[in-house]
Amino acid sequence: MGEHVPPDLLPGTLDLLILKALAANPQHGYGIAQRLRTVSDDVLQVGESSLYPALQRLLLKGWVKAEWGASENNRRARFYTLTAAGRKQLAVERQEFEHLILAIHKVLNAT
Amino acid sequence: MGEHVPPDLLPGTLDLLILKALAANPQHGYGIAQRLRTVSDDVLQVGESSLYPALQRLLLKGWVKAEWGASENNRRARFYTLTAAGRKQLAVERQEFEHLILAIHKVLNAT
DNA sequence: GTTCTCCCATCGTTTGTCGATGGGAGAAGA
DNA sequence: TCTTCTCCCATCGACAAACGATGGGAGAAC
Repeated sequence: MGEHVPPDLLPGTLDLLILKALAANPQHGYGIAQRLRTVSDDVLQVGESSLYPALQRLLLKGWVKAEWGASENNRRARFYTLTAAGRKQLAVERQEFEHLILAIHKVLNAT
Repeated sequence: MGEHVPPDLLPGTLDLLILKALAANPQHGYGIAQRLRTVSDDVLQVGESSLYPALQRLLLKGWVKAEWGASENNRRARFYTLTAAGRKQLAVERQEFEHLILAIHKVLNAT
């Protein structure tokens, strides 16, 4: 009955994670996924079918911009860069995230 | 365009919050919502249209059971109680949650 | 020259949250 | 008494996000 599948991701945090992954330097989609995975020690597993729609959202909102280029391996790749608005948004979402986490912890640690 | 609406809740955490709210003592739906709200200092605002479907889920999974009774104010109310399986599930979800939060923080604090 | 890894992307499904809505029933105030 | 308020139940339809499956192009490696 209770086939319990540990989640690959906390829903609602993907945009934040992507924005943060791009904060240091521009990257292509595949690179973002890998970075999130390695930095989180294999905990956060972002599938491509979650990643690309998310990138579209961010593009639409103007938080990232994209340009075609060549990856380190000389392959055709689309590089995403954080815009100024994106940088601001990153700060906002980070703040909101911590705010919620704090609230959740208050519940979890209540007697 | 970018109407940013701060979330009332971190999606995917509601079940955990409810289980925890019931851990101390059985409660009716309205009471759960209030408790979450007050304990979180008004940050977590659980609407009834999120709460009741969630309670149905938990019932179906056998993590809570429900019985009709009377509230403190002498009103007809449905009291939800954590089952043994529910208690176990609470521990599991809590663990998974912290695991994910740790991973997210690794990303957020990466250079 | 076949296979592998890199890198793109979409479609359809499922799940979760939320706004709106509706109602019953005791309590409180007019 | 009558109305309004608070408590407490619940559902429906809309919407958004995440995911599994799928498909493909193009260098690199074997």
